[in-house]
Amino acid sequence: MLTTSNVCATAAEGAADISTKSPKDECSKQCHHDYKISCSGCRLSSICLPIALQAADIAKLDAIIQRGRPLQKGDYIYREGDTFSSVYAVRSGTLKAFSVTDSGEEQITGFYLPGEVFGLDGVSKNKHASSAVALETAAICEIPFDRVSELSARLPSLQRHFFQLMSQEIAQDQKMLAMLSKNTAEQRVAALLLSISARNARRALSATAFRLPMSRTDIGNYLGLTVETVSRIFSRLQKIGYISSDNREVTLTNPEALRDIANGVQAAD
Amino acid sequence: MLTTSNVCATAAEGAADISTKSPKDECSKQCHHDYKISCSGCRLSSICLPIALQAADIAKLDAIIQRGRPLQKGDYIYREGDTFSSVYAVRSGTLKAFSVTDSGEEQITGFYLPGEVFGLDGVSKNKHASSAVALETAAICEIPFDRVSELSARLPSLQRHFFQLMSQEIAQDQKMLAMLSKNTAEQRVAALLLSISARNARRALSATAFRLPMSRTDIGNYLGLTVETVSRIFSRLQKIGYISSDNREVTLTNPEALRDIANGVQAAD
DNA sequence: ATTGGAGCTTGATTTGAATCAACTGCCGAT
DNA sequence: ATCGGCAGTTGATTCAAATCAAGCTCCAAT
Repeated sequence: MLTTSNVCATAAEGAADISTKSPKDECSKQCHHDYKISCSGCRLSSICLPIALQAADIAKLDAIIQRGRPLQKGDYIYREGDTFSSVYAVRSGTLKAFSVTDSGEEQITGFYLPGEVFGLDGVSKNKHASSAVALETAAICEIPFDRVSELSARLPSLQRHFFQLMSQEIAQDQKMLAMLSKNTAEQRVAALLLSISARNARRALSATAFRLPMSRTDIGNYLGLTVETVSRIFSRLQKIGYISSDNREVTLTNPEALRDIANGVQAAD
Repeated sequence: MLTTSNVCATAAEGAADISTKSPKDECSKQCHHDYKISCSGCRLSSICLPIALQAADIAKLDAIIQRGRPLQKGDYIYREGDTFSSVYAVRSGTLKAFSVTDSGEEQITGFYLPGEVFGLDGVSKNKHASSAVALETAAICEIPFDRVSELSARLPSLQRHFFQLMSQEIAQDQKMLAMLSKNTAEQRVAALLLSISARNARRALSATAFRLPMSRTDIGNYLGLTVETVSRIFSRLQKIGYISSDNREVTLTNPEALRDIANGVQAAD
């Protein structure tokens, strides 16, 4: 469970930004002065840190992690081919990772939400295999990989955690492979909506009403579909009453049915 | 470069099994009595071990690795959901890993050739996320993960190697994602042929003539295509003279052109 | 020797999503 | 205030691959 011991986090969560319907830049307005908050005070630590880590060990990790200033929409964290030196954790906002195929098209390989770790694909060749950009105002923690490697050798639970993070990414990508190779456009869109819903829930945000951080184009690219198809499916899902969507604001009015669609139990009309 | 210091390996490579056109069960007939060969004597070590490891350290790793008896075609190494305890390296033969989708269909997530390591997707949940079966007679090395984790803490280059193996798998899966989402059936098949070719070359086998270890059905499943489509593409590539194929025996008669197809520079007819 | 089946191929037809095209709303720059 | 353009929607048409169907070949079991 998540204990919101941090004042700033609680404020951002509760009062939020009244100008938008769903929480967007968590901890931005009220506390961007506070972006250097430590791991032990971060309410996302339960997602991005190993649970087993002792307070003293967290302090060691804390000393390694670099917290940068907030990123603007469109800012690159790294580019494909850049020398790899760090992995990153999302503190607020959303990022996308993508690579450019031989034929020059962009292929999005993942969206990263607060608490999630990205950049792990760069370890193998010591070069980033993809680029990462902020989809909106965002803040990240930079984790120099050499330093965590060192520290990992002394902290088994940290080593384990990084093995797990990587393995998780593998398992996730393989699920995605199955989706791209077997599922219809409708199943893919439904699955993405549910994935974002679940990841929001993990951060104690609404699982049924949220603002999509990415464009239809990005969704299509990620799911191997064209914008038009994505748009049509949003319309269709709305028409049959499974979702209600106004641009990027989405409400899952019938998550169960959506789940059925994602699993191929049912098709929309 | 690869130094064939091992008598057995050299024999298997040179004389081979005269009953088949291309090398199949490397090191099987002549030396299956020898399947307990150590890492230091294994000619695949340059692929599956970190180069930087000292002789003394290799011995330590050697002591951990368990070498089982040869597997028969169809034998499972582990099943989806099994408790995870080890990762595996392929010694000879080929394996496929696959998971079953929510709708009950099999999705192949990878083929593993000699020297390659598989089973890494099980680390995150401590359960295997996929099943692994032998596609032909095969031998594998079992690497108990807890033990290498421990050893990794003391041998930085070993830790690094495992981080790299995992990262490599991530990068690979992401390339596959891009392929499934952007490439035509023709490009996918061409890419698979080239991938197998390259992996053969790495083991000092022919890059242009080889026996495919998997069925057309498996190829289709892996590439997100039907058998019929795969078959048609093999026929087409043969007709235009880029490959010559007799069932699973394949010769890449024009690898350059195949590369062009895979990269979308050219299409077959 | 015959049967049966798995693996593969080829052809005809269908179909889901891509492509092409047109239009709207909206925001930011001039 | 107007223009330009990006993001999104909707409709008409096309197309690549799936599906359906019918063969074949090879091997293993009877």
